[in-house]
Amino acid sequence: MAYWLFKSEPDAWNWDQQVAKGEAGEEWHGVRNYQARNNMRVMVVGDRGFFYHSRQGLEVVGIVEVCAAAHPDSTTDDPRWDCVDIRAVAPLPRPVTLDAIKADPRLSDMVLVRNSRLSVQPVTDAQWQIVCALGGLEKAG
DNA sequence: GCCAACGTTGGC
DNA sequence: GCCAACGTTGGC
Repeated sequence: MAYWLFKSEPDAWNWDQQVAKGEAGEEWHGVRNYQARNNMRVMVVGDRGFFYHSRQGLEVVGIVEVCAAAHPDSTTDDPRWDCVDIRAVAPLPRPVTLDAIKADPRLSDMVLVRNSRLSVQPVTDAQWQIVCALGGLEKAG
């Protein structure tokens, strides 16, 4: 299983809205960046991801799961853009702030730190475990 | 709200 | 295919 990180400005789409979508989940539409799209194209159902609030919040707030593989983005007719569906799995007992991530030397290679502009990013197994632990999740995943 | 970093576009 | 101009993102 692979791990990812999904960024959203909470003004536009936030964790509570994601939770409200329940088991069915919701399209992660609106991505118009090739790198982010390519990341979604290689996701498989069951992959897990962090849900991160950018601009406001600046913290990882929850765990999501990919519940549909990449398909055309319903919000555009442009065939270049695909997206997956994700559903909320669980909130982090303690949200992990960007400050905390930056302060942890083990996380210095996270894409979130290295390339803050990429909206859908890969997360390594090690990074996943560390952020889950910081967030108060005993068993990751 | 500012602006640095990054990605994309388009003229050449 | 280069690169200047432009638009967007997101931390601050």
